[in-house]
Parts: sequence; structure tokens; C-alpha cells
Amino acid sequence: MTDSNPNASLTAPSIPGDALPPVEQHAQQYATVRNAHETELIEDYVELIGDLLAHRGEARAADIANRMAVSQATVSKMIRRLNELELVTSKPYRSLFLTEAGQKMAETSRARHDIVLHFLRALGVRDATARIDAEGMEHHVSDETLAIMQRFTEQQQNN
Amino acid sequence: MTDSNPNASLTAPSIPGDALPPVEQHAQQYATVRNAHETELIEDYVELIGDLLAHRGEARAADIANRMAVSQATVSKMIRRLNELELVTSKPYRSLFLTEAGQKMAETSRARHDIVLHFLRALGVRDATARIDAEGMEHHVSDETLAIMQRFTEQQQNN
DNA sequence: TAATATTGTTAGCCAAGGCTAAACTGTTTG
DNA sequence: CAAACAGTTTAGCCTTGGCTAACAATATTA
Repeated sequence: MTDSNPNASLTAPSIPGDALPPVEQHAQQYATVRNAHETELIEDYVELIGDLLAHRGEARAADIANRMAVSQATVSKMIRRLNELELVTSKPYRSLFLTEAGQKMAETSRARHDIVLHFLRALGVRDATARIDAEGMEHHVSDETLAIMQRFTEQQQNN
Repeated sequence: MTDSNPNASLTAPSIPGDALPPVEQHAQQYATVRNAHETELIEDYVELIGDLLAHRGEARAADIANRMAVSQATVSKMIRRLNELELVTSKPYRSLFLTEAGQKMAETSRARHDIVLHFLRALGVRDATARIDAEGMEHHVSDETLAIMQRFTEQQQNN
């Protein structure tokens, strides 16, 4: 027990701007996050497949399973979903490829990811940490913030 | 082996530092994100309950449902889980309260959230956007990055 | 105080994203 | 060329976090 003060300002630095937001806005925040979660994994898969194709020339289920630290069965199931969403094409027992929509998504995700990663490094975060944080953050950064991050990174580099 | 890649450089800007990370590191990144996702929602609930208690004196299931834009049934089910995790105490049809562990989690989440939010504002992101982004980002920012964000915000303010 | 409105709970459904075990395919090699 | 191995898929299970509908408890008000 660190504080015997039952309820006054345990948490809040009580900056006036930090009251509860109006209900609608608050609800919007959570809804946006829930929404991001739905597409997040899909984007991660597509982005990784794009990277594997670019760097290795092929994307096999086993590679994905290894890189994501997930079972092959999980990957296989996910590939079925990506197929239904028409993001990848796959013949059984063969390497995957991205459809046009898939390539577009991969590029967007990759760009997003890179901006966040470079921003974190420019901020002074160590590389290993930056990579982990970027992986988690990338799906939750708005276009507005993304643009600001990019500008910041460029300014840092012109010093 | 199967080098069926006729037209390289479709996607990649081929910046040398941006090759695929080694498998173990890459796997670590994804695992960390998956892990964060497991605790994320729990933290959001606890944080919100803490905020409601601080600003309103009570936390009712209906308020949570409204603020999260989620059905009351969902909240009810979640509260059962929070109870099992010994993060909240609840008597049926009464306001919720946080256990000691719950309060600790609420404080930590709140602090984290505030640091990210203030950082984004200091960066120049508009308030409404900053709030949405902070809500999504907060669970994916390492302590290291958090410290850097805090320092950055303070420096901005001393201008 | 009885009727009504609000709030909370329960039951039962669904999809997503994990898993293991088992079956199947394709490749390598003795 | 057959056997062994590596890779892929399928089946079936589990947990989470949503939902709706029906019911129960409390609060409000006529």
C-alpha cells in the first residue's frame, strides 16, 4: 500500500483537458480500435507474404509459420481466408502469390510500417525495440499522424 | 529453387537496412503483439472503470456499455471475467469497484495512455485524432519508447 | 403501492484465431 | 523406385469477444 488517500487524484494529474470525453467521441475511439483489430492480422499476413516474395522470391506456408511463431495449421486456415478475400492466390502445395488487391495492401502496409519504424528510430528508440513497437503500432496510426511522423523523420535526417 | 520471379522490384524500394529480420527476432515481434492483444481489452475495461470512478464516483455496467459502444450483455460477461481475475469487485445491480490489483492496473494504463496522448499532441496531431490514435497505440508502446515520448513532450513544453 | 422504465443477467448463438493429431502430397535419397 | 522426410491440409477442439432475446431486479413515478 503506497497511498492511504482513498479516491482523490490517485491517478489523475488533473489536467483540465483530461476529463472524460463526451460519450459519442469516447465510443468512437473504442470502435475504431475494434475495427483496426479486425483487419490487423490480415494485413500482417499480406505484408509478410509480400516481403517474402520480394526478398526470397517465394512465400511458403512453413516460412510464414516460422516467422509468425504459429502452427502450420493456423497458417493454412488463414490462407483459406486470404483466398476468400481474394488477396492471395494459391495452388495446393505451391508457393503463394498476391493478387492485385493483395499487392496493393502489402505496399500500403509496408509503407506504413516503415514510416513508423523510421520515426521511432529517429526519435532515438533502439532498433530492436523500435521493430517490436512498430509491429504493434502500425495499425493504429492515423494518416494524419503518419504524415507528421514522416515529416519529423525527414527533419531529423536533415541535421 | 523455384525462382518464378520474372520481374523483381515490384514492391521493394530495396533499402539495404530493411531486409527481413532473422526468423527468431521476427517471430518475437509477432508474439509480442499477440500477447499485447490478450491483455489489451482487460486493460481498457479496467482503465475505463477507474476513470468513471474518479470522475463520476461510480461505474455502472450501462455507462461502460455506452462508452464502449458495446451491448450490456457483453459488458456483463466481461465483468465476470474481471471478477475472476480479481481486478474488480461487484455486487449484482451495484456499482463496480476496483481491487487493489485493479487500481494498480488502472493507474498504469492511465499513465501510459496520457503519455502517448500528450506526446501526440506535442508532435502536432489534432486532439480528436490524437485521442483515437492513443487509444489504439497505448498497448503497443514499450517502456523504452514511453520514456522517450515523455522526455520529448517535456522538452516541447519548455519552449 | 402498483405500474412502468431502466438496468443487469443469463442462455445460446456466431466468427476469429489459436492449438494438436492425423492424413495426404511432393521431394529427396538410399 | 521405394522409403523416408518435409511440407500442407483437414478435422476437431478451445477461448475470446461480439451479438440478440428473454428474464430478473431495482428505481421511478403516477
